[in-house]
Amino acid sequence: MGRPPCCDKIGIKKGPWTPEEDIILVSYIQEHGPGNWRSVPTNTGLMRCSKSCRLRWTNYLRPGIKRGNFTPHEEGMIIHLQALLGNKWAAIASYLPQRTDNDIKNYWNTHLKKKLKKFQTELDSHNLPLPPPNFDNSSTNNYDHHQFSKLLNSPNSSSSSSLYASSTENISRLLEGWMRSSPNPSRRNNIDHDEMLHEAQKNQDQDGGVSNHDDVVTIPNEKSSYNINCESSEVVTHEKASPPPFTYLEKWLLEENGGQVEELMELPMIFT
DNA sequence: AATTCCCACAACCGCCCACGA
DNA sequence: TTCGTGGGCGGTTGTGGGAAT
Repeated sequence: MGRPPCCDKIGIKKGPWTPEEDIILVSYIQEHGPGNWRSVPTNTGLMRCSKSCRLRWTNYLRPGIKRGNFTPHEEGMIIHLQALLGNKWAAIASYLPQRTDNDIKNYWNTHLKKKLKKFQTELDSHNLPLPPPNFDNSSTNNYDHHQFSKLLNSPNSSSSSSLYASSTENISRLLEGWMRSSPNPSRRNNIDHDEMLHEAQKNQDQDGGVSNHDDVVTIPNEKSSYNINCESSEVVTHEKASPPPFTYLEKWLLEENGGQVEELMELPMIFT
């Protein structure tokens, strides 16, 4: 009855993975594809729990993972999505396919949380409200964009640059060719974006958040994009034949930064 | 130069849900 | 229908490296 245990605890190795273990794992997945993690330790001889193998693959060895500094754009996305969705790191990561949920979670906990706290203090001292996560032009009449931008541009950015040059990246690079022919490696979970956003919107309304009466939230997906009418809760799905319209977040970020895409890329860290 | 402190991040832990026997 | 497992996810911890003293 049932299945045998995923892994017995005796003899299971813990701690950092060695390059040798990485190579064994990658070679195995290259041959058999990701999945059926229970069989991985058995078939590879790795003294690791199946969960550990899966985690190692999804967080570090999987090709297409971008490492190192988060761009201001990514930062903005994370901050906004966190405000919208809460600590749903997997959901947030689905909007940043090159980043893992673990990466985003760590970045949030080590950088953004502090920045937000510091920034809130700054705002308090200037008697400025935090911009609502889903604000638009019509809802921010009392919001001083100019003063806010000045705060954002304070030149004491302390964002750390973590250079990742371990063997795992090299292994991932080796696999890139293979993954190009594989179906959708970066999307490891099926996030129901429209349901998620509906829920988030509902929660914000309940919390007395700013509503977007005329707003249509555009949620990008792999093959289609969703337009969500926040007022009617109507969801319209579009096939992605042409480049998608600006997402709500992009719109928000562009508005915040004077609508200049180029400037966006050179944006100072939002919360310093 | 040695020691302590702090920070960033990789990895583990525990819970939950879906699914199969 | 029940129970056990696999896999997913969020929270937390351990550890190594750099900064500060």
